[in-house]
Amino acid sequence: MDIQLKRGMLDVCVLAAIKDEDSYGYKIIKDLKPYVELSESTLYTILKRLEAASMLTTRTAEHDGRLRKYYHITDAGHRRIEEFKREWKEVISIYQFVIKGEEEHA
Amino acid sequence: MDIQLKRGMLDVCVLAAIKDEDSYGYKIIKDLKPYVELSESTLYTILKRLEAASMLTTRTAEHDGRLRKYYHITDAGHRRIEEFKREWKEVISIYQFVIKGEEEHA
DNA sequence: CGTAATACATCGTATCACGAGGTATATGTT
DNA sequence: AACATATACCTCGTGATACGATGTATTACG
Repeated sequence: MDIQLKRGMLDVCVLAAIKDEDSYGYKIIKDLKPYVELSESTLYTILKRLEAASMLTTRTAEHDGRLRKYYHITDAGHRRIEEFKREWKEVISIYQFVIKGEEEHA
Repeated sequence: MDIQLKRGMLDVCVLAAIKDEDSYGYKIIKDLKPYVELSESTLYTILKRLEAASMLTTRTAEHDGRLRKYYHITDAGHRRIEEFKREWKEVISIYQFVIKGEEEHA
């Protein structure tokens, strides 16, 4: 899938991945895999960005002798998802414009 | 609207704007305005990129004493739009993931 | 004993949208 | 005549950002 098309959805995808339950890097990647493929370097960049924007908080906990960094969504994070849903209406209208007059001879 | 969310749609929007009829920079911006706002610097960057990718060809013609540069979509350009339509299915599945479990308490 | 899986992180690069700035003509407006 | 606005083109620098490459360390499997 085109990289550019994913942009703008990735941040919200990560937020959605921790929406119902705190999660950690490795698990987020696996959970998102069926929908979007993203590399570790991309994920950690995004997580840092979201933390800086106060959309999530972090907590480190031990699991099987290894340290795991858990990410917890904030109210601002939830609001970001809501905002995305509002913006989606515009996205759809752009899509409609692009495919306008295409269906007939498809 | 979020800049990132527009990315990946802009190229295809410009192609869609010249899909049925050759057009020129100034007109493309005005035609797209109801759907996406994009600056001249952005448009000309995109047009250059699309020309380099052989998705459109150019032709300069005089109109009212002023020169206009007309853009004409190629077969590759049409195929790009078709590809976008296929990719859209993935976009929708990502969207579904993000809003999953949100409708109930909305 | 090596390889994969788990789990974290950083750095450099390439792509790209956009604001700021520049050029030039035609059409109002005062 | 002077000035503003609309039309029409273009370039350069900057900031945002996705990702490959790379590095560290532990656990599990064969």
